Amino acid sequence: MDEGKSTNENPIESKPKNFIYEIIDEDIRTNKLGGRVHTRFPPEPNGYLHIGHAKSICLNYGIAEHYGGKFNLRFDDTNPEKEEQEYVDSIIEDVKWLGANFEDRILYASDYFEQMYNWAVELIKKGKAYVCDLTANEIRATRGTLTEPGIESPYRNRSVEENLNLFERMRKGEFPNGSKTLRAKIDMASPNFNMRDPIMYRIVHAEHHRQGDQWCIYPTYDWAHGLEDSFERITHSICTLEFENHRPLYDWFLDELGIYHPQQIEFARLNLSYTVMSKRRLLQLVKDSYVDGWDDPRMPTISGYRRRGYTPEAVRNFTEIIGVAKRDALTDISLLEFAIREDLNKNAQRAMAILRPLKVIMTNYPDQVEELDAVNNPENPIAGTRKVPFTKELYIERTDFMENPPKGYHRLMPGGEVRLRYAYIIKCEEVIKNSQGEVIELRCTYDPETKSGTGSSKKKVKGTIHWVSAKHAVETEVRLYDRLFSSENPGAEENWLEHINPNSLEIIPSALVEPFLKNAKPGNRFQFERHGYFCVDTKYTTSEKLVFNRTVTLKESWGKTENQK
RNA sequence: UGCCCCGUGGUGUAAUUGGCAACACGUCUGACUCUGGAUCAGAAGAGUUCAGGUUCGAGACCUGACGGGGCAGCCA
Repeated sequence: MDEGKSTNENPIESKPKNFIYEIIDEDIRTNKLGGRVHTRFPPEPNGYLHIGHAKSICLNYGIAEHYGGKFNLRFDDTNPEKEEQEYVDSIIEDVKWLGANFEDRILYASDYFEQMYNWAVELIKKGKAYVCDLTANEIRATRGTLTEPGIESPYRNRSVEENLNLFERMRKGEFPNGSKTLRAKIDMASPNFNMRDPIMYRIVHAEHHRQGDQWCIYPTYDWAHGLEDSFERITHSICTLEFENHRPLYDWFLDELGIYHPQQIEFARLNLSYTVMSKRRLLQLVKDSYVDGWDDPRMPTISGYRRRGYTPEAVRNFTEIIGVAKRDALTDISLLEFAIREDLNKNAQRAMAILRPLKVIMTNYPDQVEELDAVNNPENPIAGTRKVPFTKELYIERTDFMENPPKGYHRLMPGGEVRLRYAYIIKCEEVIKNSQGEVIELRCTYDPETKSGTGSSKKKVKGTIHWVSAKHAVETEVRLYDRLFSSENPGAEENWLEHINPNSLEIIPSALVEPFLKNAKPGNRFQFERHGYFCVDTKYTTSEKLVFNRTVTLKESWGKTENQK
């Protein structure tokens, strides 16, 4: 991942990027963890990764890279009922795409099950864990409330021998789901709920996506997570705020076991305006078909953004821009849009595309095809130029003509002039309407003295519009995306699903694009001039028809000022 | 109601660890422009939730209030 301009060569001398870097700087200075830095990204394979995960990945990998340390990808696969191989595969793909380098370290918590089991036995032997026969309801009922302590389980004081025996039989599969748990013996009166004899193992007779039916007891997250980090000798276990209250429990386990102790640091998860960011909700959008899969371009998933045309560079840069802190915040989507525009402006090939065509006939133009030169990317001269065919019959954008334009409109109008990009200045001489009174065609004249690039034009016009030659244009499908939700913070609404934006997808079945685009390949990105950035869809594009996804619009200042008038 | 965390322009983050608020996005001007884009120049916008306290000096430290978030899954 490229390190931005803000960071110096010497990691220890450079100014810390955020409070986590400060902590690590200090740890290195005091040699607290042997001066090592080893981070990890520990997703549960129960859904696709979203932009919030990207923040975590970039943070963790960025730290490893910055300090010359290592970065692990580790699946926290401790719940067979929710996890699937499909999710594992997608996560690996997404992390790689983002550019976080875990080398050969794709690790799985489930590979440590035997070790965890042994550690649990150790705790039982120390008298620090016991098998409890209470049902889920009974456990809930005896946990206490915010102000009252819990009640100790009647099974809390079983002998070590009995616990050992029972725990072994749990593993052997002698008991049905939910009939017994292994609990840590800590403190039912602790003000911290996590310390009220938390559950370490539950009985789940389910097939695990990697372990098959090897196990019928599964470690809970609270028991497993700190052990995983310890086992991998992670130095800094970076996680989100909601695990802050769990830290004392992880510390307790590690200390009772007397094993290597990573340092946990919590940061605020990303919330993005006009979208939801919980896997539970994203899953519902997918399962109930509000969207077309996890990689629907309207989804805030990494695969969704990828399909929409975002680049890994832009996503990384976005995570850099938003920073890292401990206060929860709602990040404005405009920061993400800035990141992708900045990238694509520099790198995207330009093209002309007509989304809503209006026919224009140049009455004084000969029956010929002229090959005009067009710049591929004004931000990058090396990108060169291309030829665009120009004929007397063209299509322009419907919105680039107005019969009765408001003040300040400087595109085409009756009797008005406008420049056709890379071509000539034309004048609208006649407006043709159908029987409904709708404008269906314009008759224009062109001024041969105004050809682009010749410097021969004495005329100046306010507007330049794009166009496409009628007989050369390629018909394609274009998909315009808008925000998926109309509420700024849908997750906070009473019924979040009611705030889905009904117009989040508009399909234009036959847009007309420049001929060179017919060779575009899925994933290729372009700027359609004056519209925005688009990429060739990887899912619906066929050899017959290209489908373009709009990644993001161009900034538009005309509409804004218009609204203020 | 108990415990934990947090509170800086519209948004996201900074502030050399106590020296009197900076950057980015957004917004608004103006210049330039064959993309109403980009670029360039500039502007507005917070006195740091509030009240006390410590100090020559507080956004930073202390106390209390207020506000926001998290925690009562055999989810993670």
